[in-house]
Amino acid sequence: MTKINDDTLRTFVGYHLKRSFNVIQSDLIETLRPFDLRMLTYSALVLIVDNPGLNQSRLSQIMDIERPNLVVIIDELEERELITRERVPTDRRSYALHPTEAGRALYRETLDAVTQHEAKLLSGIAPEQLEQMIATLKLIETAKKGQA
Amino acid sequence: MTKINDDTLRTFVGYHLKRSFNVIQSDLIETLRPFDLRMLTYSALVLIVDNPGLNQSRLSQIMDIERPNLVVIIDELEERELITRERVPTDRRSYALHPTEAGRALYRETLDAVTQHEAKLLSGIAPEQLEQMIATLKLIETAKKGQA
DNA sequence: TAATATTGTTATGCATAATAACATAAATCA
DNA sequence: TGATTTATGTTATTATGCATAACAATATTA
Repeated sequence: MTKINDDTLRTFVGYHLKRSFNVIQSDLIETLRPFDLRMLTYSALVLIVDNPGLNQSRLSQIMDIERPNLVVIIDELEERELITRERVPTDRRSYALHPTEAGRALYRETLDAVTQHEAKLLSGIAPEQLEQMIATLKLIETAKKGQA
Repeated sequence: MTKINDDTLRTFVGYHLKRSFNVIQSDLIETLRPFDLRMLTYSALVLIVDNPGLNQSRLSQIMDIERPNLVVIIDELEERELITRERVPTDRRSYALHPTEAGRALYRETLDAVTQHEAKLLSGIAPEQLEQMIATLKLIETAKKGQA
């Protein structure tokens, strides 16, 4: 039962990020399970409700995934009749994505659940401390571009 | 070219964590590519060098992965002669994992490379700010246990 | 008009992660 | 002690996330 030494890995910011993200991710997966949504289908649904009419190309960009990987996600949401694909008259290559009424209803339900679960998970941490962390995370998010 | 609204997702700490982790992860993958190491094989190598003699069960625990998933990682490190599996006389079920000299050499090389790459990526952020973030990340890491 | 770029798609592969089932060995308990 | 339970490492299988190549249809541009 000797304690394992991970001091070396602890010198990396990425290690801390990964370990803490795993905790939140596990919680989120459990939260979404009753709604039969995965992280990516959930993210896609939220973004489509909040940005009705956007196309898959734009959506893959904001979601930071490759277009091919988005296809199956959209397929699934469409098959469950949570969203629709509509041909755009001005550019017949692309589809405009719109939520259905069922999609908007599921959005509201899940948003409540996810918000409450995360709030509960993080209830032991001061809001200001979380805000400060988010500010730093945003810097990291844009570090690649900002860097030499 | 209308800007996409992700304000809803931005209300979640997990969303920020994921996006910033993606940036660090991409950088790490590129850093490790010349050494023909993946994130998990790298983490395992570091932990074995720092904790020589530990077994796979303990290693899978600290790495937060299931034992079956660790087997292939250890297989790969052993096949590349970076570590050895040695039967433990006092418990013949388990293997004691030890780094080889080649393993320790690769450890030193990669540690340098990874450290420098991360430092460069995060060079625009104040060290105290990163330290503060890490403190918060540690709280999140243990939130599951700490929570009601 | 001809060459080039974009959008969505299919096919494919790699990496990460979870579960069930099992052989071997150790620990427990009754 | 013998029977039951537990722990370790393994195989097989599956789901998920993420990347690239190649393509048809359509738009853009040179």
